[in-house]
Amino acid sequence: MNIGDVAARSGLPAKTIRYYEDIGLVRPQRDPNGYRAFREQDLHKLAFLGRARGLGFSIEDCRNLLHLYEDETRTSAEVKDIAQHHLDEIDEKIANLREMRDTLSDLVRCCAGDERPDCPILESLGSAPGKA
Amino acid sequence: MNIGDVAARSGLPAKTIRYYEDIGLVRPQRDPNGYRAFREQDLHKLAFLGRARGLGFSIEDCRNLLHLYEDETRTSAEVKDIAQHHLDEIDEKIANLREMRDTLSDLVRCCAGDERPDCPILESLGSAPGKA
DNA sequence: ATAAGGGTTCCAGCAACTGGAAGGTCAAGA
DNA sequence: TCTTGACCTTCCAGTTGCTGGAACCCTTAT
Repeated sequence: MNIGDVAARSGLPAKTIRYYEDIGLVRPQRDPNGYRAFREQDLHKLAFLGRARGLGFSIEDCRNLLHLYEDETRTSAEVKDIAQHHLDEIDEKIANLREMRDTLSDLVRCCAGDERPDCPILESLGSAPGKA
Repeated sequence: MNIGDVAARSGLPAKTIRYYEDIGLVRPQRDPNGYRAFREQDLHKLAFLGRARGLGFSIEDCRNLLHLYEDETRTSAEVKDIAQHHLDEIDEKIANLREMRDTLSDLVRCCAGDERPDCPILESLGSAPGKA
């Protein structure tokens, strides 16, 4: 399989696949003409990576998860640990975003959005964090 | 005011303030010795930027908001537009993260997290996206 | 005189790609 | 046979918003 096929079948852009090879996540063989030659297992790995990235795991997490995936002697505790950690981070991000959104939507709601210059959004940004 | 004072009073790291000057968000004067000399209005601008960044606005949004802040002929509609746009993006991010979290927390919940190798998390990453 | 604690510049690096340039390879059509 | 087009290759630069570090200057106190 050439990179184009793998891209189509994995859903990952060819650029990304090359990048993943660059950082050592996959090691496709090479045809005599220099083209990358992917086997089914490479494709499988890439699909794994695509799904892990889709869940927001960092590349380093992905690398570790992949190692565990291929390590018969892994323990599910190791995997769960990574996942739980990531889950906590996601929760934190959500909490942050929610706070931003709450503040921001208040401001947006209070702003007339007309042709006049008065604007509670700018007023809020312009002065001390008076909560509202 | 030297940069250290402004950092303390604005809550922004000195590095960040230099960076903001670099990209043209503030233009402090200079003392004869080369030190940046901030006036109250520079501090005010930086505090504005800090708050806008704290609400997640991009640097470019911040730049535009700052222009509007200083433009007496602005309309609140322009401001609201930027803010609403940003709000939409935040909502989208939250939705994405929530979906990740839901999937991930299901997987984490199903994983024994013990010394055995069987792991629903890896199984899920390893095969087609069978929803659960 | 010197040491501490400011300040300055510039360069590199982070994450995770993405875009583009310059060029090699291959299969098919005129 | 030549050429066209769609592939593929590498390498370099840019993205976002800083952050760390090196190497150096300025000021004040001891």
